[in-house]
Amino acid sequence: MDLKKKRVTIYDIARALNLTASTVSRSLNNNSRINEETRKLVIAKAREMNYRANSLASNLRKGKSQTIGIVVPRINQSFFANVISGIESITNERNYNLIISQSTESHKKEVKGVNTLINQHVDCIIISVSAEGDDYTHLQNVIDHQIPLIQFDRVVEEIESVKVINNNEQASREAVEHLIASGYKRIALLAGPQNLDIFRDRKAGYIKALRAHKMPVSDHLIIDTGSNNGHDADFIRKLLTLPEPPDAIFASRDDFLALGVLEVANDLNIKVPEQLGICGYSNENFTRITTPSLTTIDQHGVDMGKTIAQTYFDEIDDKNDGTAVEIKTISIKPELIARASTQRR
Amino acid sequence: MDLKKKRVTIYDIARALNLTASTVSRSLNNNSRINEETRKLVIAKAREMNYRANSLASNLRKGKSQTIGIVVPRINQSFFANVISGIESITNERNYNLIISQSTESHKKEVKGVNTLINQHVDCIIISVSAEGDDYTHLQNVIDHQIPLIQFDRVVEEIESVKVINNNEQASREAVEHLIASGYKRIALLAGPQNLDIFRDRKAGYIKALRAHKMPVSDHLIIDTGSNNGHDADFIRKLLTLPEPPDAIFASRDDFLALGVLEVANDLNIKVPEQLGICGYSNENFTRITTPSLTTIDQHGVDMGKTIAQTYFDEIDDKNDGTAVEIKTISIKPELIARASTQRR
DNA sequence: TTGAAAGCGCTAACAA
DNA sequence: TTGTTAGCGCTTTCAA
Repeated sequence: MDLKKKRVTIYDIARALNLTASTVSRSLNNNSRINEETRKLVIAKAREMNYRANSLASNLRKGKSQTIGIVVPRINQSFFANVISGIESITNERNYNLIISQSTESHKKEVKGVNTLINQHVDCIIISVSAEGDDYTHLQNVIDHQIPLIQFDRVVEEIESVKVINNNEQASREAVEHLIASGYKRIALLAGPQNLDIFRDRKAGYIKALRAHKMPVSDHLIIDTGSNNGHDADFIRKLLTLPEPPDAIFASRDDFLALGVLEVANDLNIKVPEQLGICGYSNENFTRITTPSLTTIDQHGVDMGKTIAQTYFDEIDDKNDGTAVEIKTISIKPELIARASTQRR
Repeated sequence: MDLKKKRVTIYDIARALNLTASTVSRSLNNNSRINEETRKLVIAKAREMNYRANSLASNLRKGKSQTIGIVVPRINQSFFANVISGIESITNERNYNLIISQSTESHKKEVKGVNTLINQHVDCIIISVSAEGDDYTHLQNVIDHQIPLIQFDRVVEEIESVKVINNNEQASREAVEHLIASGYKRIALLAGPQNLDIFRDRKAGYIKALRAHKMPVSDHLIIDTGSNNGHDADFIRKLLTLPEPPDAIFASRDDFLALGVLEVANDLNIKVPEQLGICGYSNENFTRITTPSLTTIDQHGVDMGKTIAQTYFDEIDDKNDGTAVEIKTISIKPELIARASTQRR
């Protein structure tokens, strides 16, 4: 039948009502310079004709896309998914769209993703960089194209942009101090990949906490775990069967590692929290319902996302006073969630 | 300084090289009707001038956006995040963009999201509907606008579109038969919200498995759990302290519920899997590392996403032979992951 | 309050 | 192989 039916445009509506496209456009966009009667007429007709605006055309004309681009290492990592979810909740209110791409930790894909977003004329680019790579000209490129750039979590220090980060060092320090306050004396650290700032910061917090309490920092209690390779159990077991094993483990990489520790402890008949305290990182959903429940740190991903989006909107709302874009760093305070796995009686 | 610097267009490049915009366009788009020398020249100049194509303009002109829209209930639910990740891995290869929105289970937001995508002239809309709502004119609207629609997981039967689903009934049946084969006799079902097809199907599979093995279906062993409200522990405890408690529990809603069962069982000193078998649903990451590890069902979210995207591309690749769009239903077979929590010796 | 007209940046027929 | 020209659908200035 009408397989070739073209989409209805404002010209079609104008023709049907004996008006011009400008009038239709004004009516549809709540322009003030329009007769209320006319507006009603147009809106009714538009609905009747099943009209759908063409944002491509209007964005082209207006020179902006009402779209924000996001690049993250992995969409399906709960922290990033939470951040995206937070961003979305704010952008949705403002009728902004989100274009999302993931680098899967590949620098090449990240560069490609960023370039696509520039081509799409997005109004802002939000990024958390991949673990791989040390060339950041693609980020500089964003700035050169006058597109607001917001980095979060994994940020590149030397690129001048708004940065929204967790205070990893402080959170880590608080976690270790909590362990100390619970009476643990030999606290081991399972540190994440040290090429990323966030994990270096967590390690620094651990060391600062120990130093502040005049406790020794023993190298053999600090394990560089690398990324999750599914064989965490091995070094955990080794650690727990040392002649002088730790009485607490801070799995600063993530909660999955903490759950692994809990498992090995169960296996070795080590009582948690009595003989061993365990603290994870990220407040994954499951930490709430393990036995014992796991102490962890909530990064407030959703809040972080909301903050990121809000920062962008504040900025464009401010632009009216001609203020220059402020290059600030916003720190979201992660929260220690103290649960049973560290509550020694 | 040059705060008002306009973006470089193909006209700027043309002017710099004493060519026309068409020639530049052809060079940049690997058109065959172009001199190889000219192409090199143009590409070099484009790089030098830091040219970025304007996809808005080219999409408007071409009448397609190289963009696929996705609407899911929640971006940060692992299954959906996985599906999106799978879709992204395919669309990325093809240089398609993804616009993602979440309904947060609100019908109103879902409708708005879909309409925005129509306005954006996306080439395809992929959706998993929210739990709320029973009016699907917005989906019909997509079809009316000749935009390919693909539904997945939570699909609306009466809307004619490609559907990609899990065979929940079969997976559920296999899980229960696995429990039966392991020697469990009184198998309880924790059923999810029954207003959604997927959970009804899982219940049906449970009943079919029992019937097929001539085992009684007892109403008091079937608990309608509703959505996760954080108070799962109560009815689990009630169930496990019945005069005649079940010797296996199929937490067909999700793995979090299964983990909850494991916790309560530990609490009551009920041995898993010896006295109680537990099976969850979704193969969340943590199920692998609990003690004992949890038997569950993998929905293959990433694969599902890949299949969805591939289906779309197959369709448009086929369009050349003028074949009509095929309204098919593709079933992704979920996989039973049998682990320690159901391995009775 | 409405209309006429130009143009956002690009592509693609058609012409040369 | 390159150029000319029109137009995708919309917004917006200027004029009426």
